[in-house]
Amino acid sequence: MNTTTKIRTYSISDLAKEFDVTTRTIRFYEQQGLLNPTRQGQTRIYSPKDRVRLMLTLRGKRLGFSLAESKELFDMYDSTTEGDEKQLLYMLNILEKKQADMRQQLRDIQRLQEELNNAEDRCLEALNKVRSGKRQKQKAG
Amino acid sequence: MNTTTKIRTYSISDLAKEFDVTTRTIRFYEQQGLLNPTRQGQTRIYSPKDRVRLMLTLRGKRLGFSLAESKELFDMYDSTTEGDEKQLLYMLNILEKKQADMRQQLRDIQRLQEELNNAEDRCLEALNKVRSGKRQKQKAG
DNA sequence: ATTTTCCTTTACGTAAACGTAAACCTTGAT
DNA sequence: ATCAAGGTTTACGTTTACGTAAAGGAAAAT
Repeated sequence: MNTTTKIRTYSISDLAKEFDVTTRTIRFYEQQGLLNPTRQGQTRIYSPKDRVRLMLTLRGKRLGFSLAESKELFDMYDSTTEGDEKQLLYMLNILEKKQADMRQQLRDIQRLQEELNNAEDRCLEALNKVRSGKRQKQKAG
Repeated sequence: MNTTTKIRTYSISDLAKEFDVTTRTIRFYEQQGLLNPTRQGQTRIYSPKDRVRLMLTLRGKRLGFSLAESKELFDMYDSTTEGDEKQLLYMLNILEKKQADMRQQLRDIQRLQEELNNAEDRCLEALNKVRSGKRQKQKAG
C-alpha cells in the first residue's frame, strides 16, 4: 500500500472566493502566522489544513476574537500533543476563559434576539398605523 | 398626582465603575452620539436612559456591533413612534439582517463550544499521560 | 508576440476605538 | 489657604485589520 496520499490544494484566489475575503486578507493572515502555505516558485499553495484555519479564523472574527487570539489557540492546539504539564494547564485555563466568554455571548445573543423581535413587532405595528392613516386620507381625499 | 418623578442620575465615574470602562470611553461614546447626558455647569449628568444605552452599546460590542451600528439602531428605535413608512421598512430590513447575523453567531458559538470541549478533553488526556509518565519515573528513581 | 490573468513584494494609507498627556476648573476636606 | 479628588476640553498617539497603489514576474489565451 502507498501511504503517500495526494492532498487537495488551493490557490489564494480559490480560498478568497470560497470565503469571500480578499487575497490581501489571506496574505495578511499568513504574515500574522495564522496560515502556512507552501510555495511553488513564489506562488502560494494552500493545504486543507490552511483552509480549515482560514475558516476558523473567520469564524473567530465573527465571535470577536482578534487574530492574535486565534493564533494563540492554534499554536496551543498544535502543541498539545507534545505539551508539557505547564503548557497544558495554561491551555486548560485559556479554554475555560473562552468557554465563559461563549456562555456570556450566548446570553447576549438570546437577549438581543428577544429585543430585535420586540422592535420588529413595534415596527410592524407602527407601519400598520401609518398605512391605516393613509387609507383614511385616501377616503377623505 | 404629581407627574414629575425624581429620576436617578449618575456621574461619569459611577458609570465607568459599574461597567468597567474608562471615562474616556464614555465621553467618546457621547461624541459619537450614543449618549446624551445633561450638564450641571460643565459636569455631565447621566440619566437611566443613558445608562441603558451604555449597557446596550457594550453588549453590542461584545456581539461585534460597531458603535455606528449601535447608534443607528438607537436612532431608529427612537424614531419609530413617528417614523414614516419608508423609515419603518428600512428599519425592518435592518432588523432582519441583524437577526440573521445573530442566528449565524448562535451557530458559530455552538460549534466553537463543541470544539472547546473537544480541546479540553484532549488536553486533559494529554495531562494524564504526562502525569502517569512522571509517576513511572518516580518509581524508577 | 502581446495582452490578459494571476500571482508576487513593498510600502504607505485608513477607519475604529479608544489611550494618554497637557492644562485647566471646582469643590469639599484638612 | 491649599491640596487632593474628581471633573473638563483639546489634541496627538496607538493598535488592529486590512485597503490601495506601484512595480513587477510568469503563464495562458488571443
